[in-house]
Amino acid sequence: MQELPKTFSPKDFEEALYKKWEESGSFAPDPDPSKKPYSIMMPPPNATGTLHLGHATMLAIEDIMARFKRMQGFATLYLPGTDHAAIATESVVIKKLQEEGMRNPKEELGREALLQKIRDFVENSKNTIRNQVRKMGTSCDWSRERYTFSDEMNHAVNELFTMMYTDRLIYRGDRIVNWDPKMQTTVADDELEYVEEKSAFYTFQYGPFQIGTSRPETKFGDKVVVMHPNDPRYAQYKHGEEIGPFEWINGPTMATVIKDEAIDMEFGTGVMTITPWHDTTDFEIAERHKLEKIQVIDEQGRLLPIAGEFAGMKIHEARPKIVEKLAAKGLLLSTDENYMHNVAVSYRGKGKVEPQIMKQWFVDVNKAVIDWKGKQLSIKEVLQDVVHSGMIKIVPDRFDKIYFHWIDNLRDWCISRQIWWGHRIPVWYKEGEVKVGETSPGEGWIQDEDTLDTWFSSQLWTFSTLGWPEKTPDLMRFTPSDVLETGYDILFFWVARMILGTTYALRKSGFPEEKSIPFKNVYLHGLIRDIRGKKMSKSHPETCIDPLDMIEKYGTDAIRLSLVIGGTPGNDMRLYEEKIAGFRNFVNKIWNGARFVLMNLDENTPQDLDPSIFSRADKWILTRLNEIIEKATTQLETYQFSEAGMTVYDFFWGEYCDWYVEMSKVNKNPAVLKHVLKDCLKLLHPFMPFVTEAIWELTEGAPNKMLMIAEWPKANLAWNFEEETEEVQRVMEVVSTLRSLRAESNVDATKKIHAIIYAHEDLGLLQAKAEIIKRLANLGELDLSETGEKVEKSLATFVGDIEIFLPLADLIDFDQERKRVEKEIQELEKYIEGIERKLSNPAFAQNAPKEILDKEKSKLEESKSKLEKNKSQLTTLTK
RNA sequence: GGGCGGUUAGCUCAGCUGGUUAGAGCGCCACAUUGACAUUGUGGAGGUCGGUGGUUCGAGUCCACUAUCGCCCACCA
Repeated sequence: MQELPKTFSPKDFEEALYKKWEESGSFAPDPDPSKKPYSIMMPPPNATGTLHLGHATMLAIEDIMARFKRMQGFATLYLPGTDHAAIATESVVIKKLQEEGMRNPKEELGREALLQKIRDFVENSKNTIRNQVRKMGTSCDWSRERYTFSDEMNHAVNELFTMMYTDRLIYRGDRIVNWDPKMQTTVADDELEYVEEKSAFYTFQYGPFQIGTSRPETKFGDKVVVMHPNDPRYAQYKHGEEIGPFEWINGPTMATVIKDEAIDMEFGTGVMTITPWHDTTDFEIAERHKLEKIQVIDEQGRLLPIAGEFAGMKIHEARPKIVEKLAAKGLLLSTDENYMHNVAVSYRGKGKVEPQIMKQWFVDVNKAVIDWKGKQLSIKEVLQDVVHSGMIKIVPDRFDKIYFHWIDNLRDWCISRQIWWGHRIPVWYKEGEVKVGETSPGEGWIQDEDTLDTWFSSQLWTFSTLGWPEKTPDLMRFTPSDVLETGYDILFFWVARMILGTTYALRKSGFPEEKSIPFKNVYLHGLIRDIRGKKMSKSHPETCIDPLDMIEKYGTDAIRLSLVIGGTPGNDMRLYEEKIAGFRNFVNKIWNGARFVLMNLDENTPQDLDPSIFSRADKWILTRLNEIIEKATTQLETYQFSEAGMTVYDFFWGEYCDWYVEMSKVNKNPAVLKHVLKDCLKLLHPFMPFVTEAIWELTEGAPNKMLMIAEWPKANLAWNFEEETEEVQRVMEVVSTLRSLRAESNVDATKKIHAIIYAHEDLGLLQAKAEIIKRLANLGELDLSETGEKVEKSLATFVGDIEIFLPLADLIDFDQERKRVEKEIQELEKYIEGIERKLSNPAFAQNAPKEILDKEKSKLEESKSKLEKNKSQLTTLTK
């Protein structure tokens, strides 16, 4: 037997083991059609990114599920991929080119050359993230790796676009959109972030009204004044009434009175003017009343000719001058310099967003075109139905509400983007004619310049990766996927959109409803925060944790555990280095537990367990193992990853190592020792694949029987020894008591008294014995250092060879003991009375589920027998 | 304004449909240690589960109110 190092060094194993797994081909699903399929589609990280803790968490949880299911015998597909991340990638590359000295890369390079630059960049950096995903031990099928901007994906995107266009679900229209002047593109509602900003808030005299604004530069085109229909202050003004002329920025103007309930009477003066071209609310008011919409600011953020002398100026330049002019005219009533309000910025580019009306492509979310459960439903209605009907379950379920609320507020989805990096809109124009299709319809046709929102392609992720629109064997086998695991922060961005795109596309492709969903379950993990509860940020390097550094320092298994244990779905979790170090210690504990077992194995160790030679300790640990297997399996199946991990962790460290292995030093059964270790390795493998596989290799040796594809353990019902288990646990309690006494007392070593624990079936007396020993110690009559050892030995051999002496009457305060037992009896009687009352309640007896009823009954029985024991103990004590 | 979550040991967090004495890791204190493991072992200290009230035989768990921190959505003229 080779000498194994005392500490487990992850670096010596991880790379080689991963290579071995990957080369074995077992990351790919078993092609055997009789095997039940199980599939997880990895949310694709950005092709240009590096692995952060969000990815690491995602990969850890997904890999636990994949490995668990694979060991359970499912044909498990865990499909990896990367995302082209349209706007994020384009802005990164442009920024890089600018840093290299290019002033305006888009102008200087032109479309094709810039795209080539981005393509090269992506190709180059894709490998980084790929290797980092491997470093996490992720057991995904690299032979099926996909990319959201591959030719196949492009084909799927075009197909979907064409289908939706044909159904008139996609339309082109003038709508207000979020325009990012910095990136020169539209941004989706969900991609906006709001940052608080302090700016001046002005109140101007506008005809007979006072209006407030923080944006005077938009006010040129305002010819409408709006107030709430119920506002008594303005009851004298009639809806549609013309006011004016009166003096305004560039001379006299007229205004129309509009009454609309969107106005908040409490805010400011309760009156406002509207700028429909540059404000979403204003746009909606204008739509409702069919008002004229005038553009004031152009796409570069400059004022248009309507601004007169201010035309051509940038917003920040024009604003003070306009205020100055109005002040000179005496129309500025007040200025609040400390007005706090939220400014919309692009989630990606961080540029300030300027609402604009532009010609864009939209997806209609209200048009009923999907054939669903015998009705024609709209996208919105299908989105609601799949979650409402339970076809898709969200874990934790409180996110249902948030999801439904989002749908209620969902407006038509603007899918066109004015950037170059992305799926180009498959629409062609010629002399006012429009055609939709993947390739040019012929001579003279010009393709739409815009590209599609990145989420338009990623919504197809779960099924286009399997070959759609072709009906490939993979598509037929693995759709819908079993679970989508992701952070709750992209529930709207992506999860909801996937449901949207998938239900539509697959239903239209002839799939039945239950197969036309992207996934059956959604598991949402929380965000990882630093020790202070703040978002991890590179500006705080002292608390910011890089998963790759941690892998380097503590090993992948440790970081995986630290990201999973202590976390609950949908809740954020704090991470700090000490926690990772703690799990590194557990990894090492397993290594050393295994080392001990290996030292105790030899060629004579039988392969099979022989129940006829089971000691009580063997029976105990096997019974406990059964319980742990069942508990951990259930917890894994119900997405309680943290609990499942803790279950096995506690068992392995607290019971197997601390007690069973210790007992084995006195009296061992190597076959059982090995058996329990092997099952623990299996149970722990999904959480910590490397150390478990490394040990498996050492214990099993055979190169073809990897732990990764070993069969998930099952409880062996023939080995449930409840009585022995209870007994062992009682003795463990006594030993603990002894240990504590040994630590507490300073008994003179010369006074040696052998404590005696006599074999008696009665539980109450056994506990009383511990008490006796305690009192002996207090009287200085007992050398606990010796006694403790003896008891431990007795536990180990379980022969009950400890001697006893019995000056009971001298040592026990019978009165006090009697009082204690009497009190216990009283409590038990009260408890039993309670259960009986509950059971005799007809409402409870009729309505409660059978399991609950049985549970209550067994509790009742248990308490009754306990009561009996206490009563007999009481009579003993009374004698 | 609407919604959601957190509040449990010094710190970070578990605690599944209510059930005996509320748990873990880290930290702290004491002791141990030559053969699995100091990345260790044993023992200990430390909690009126944010507050008030209610339902119940029984509440960390359910209900109402409340305090406080955080998040999401909408609005911000």
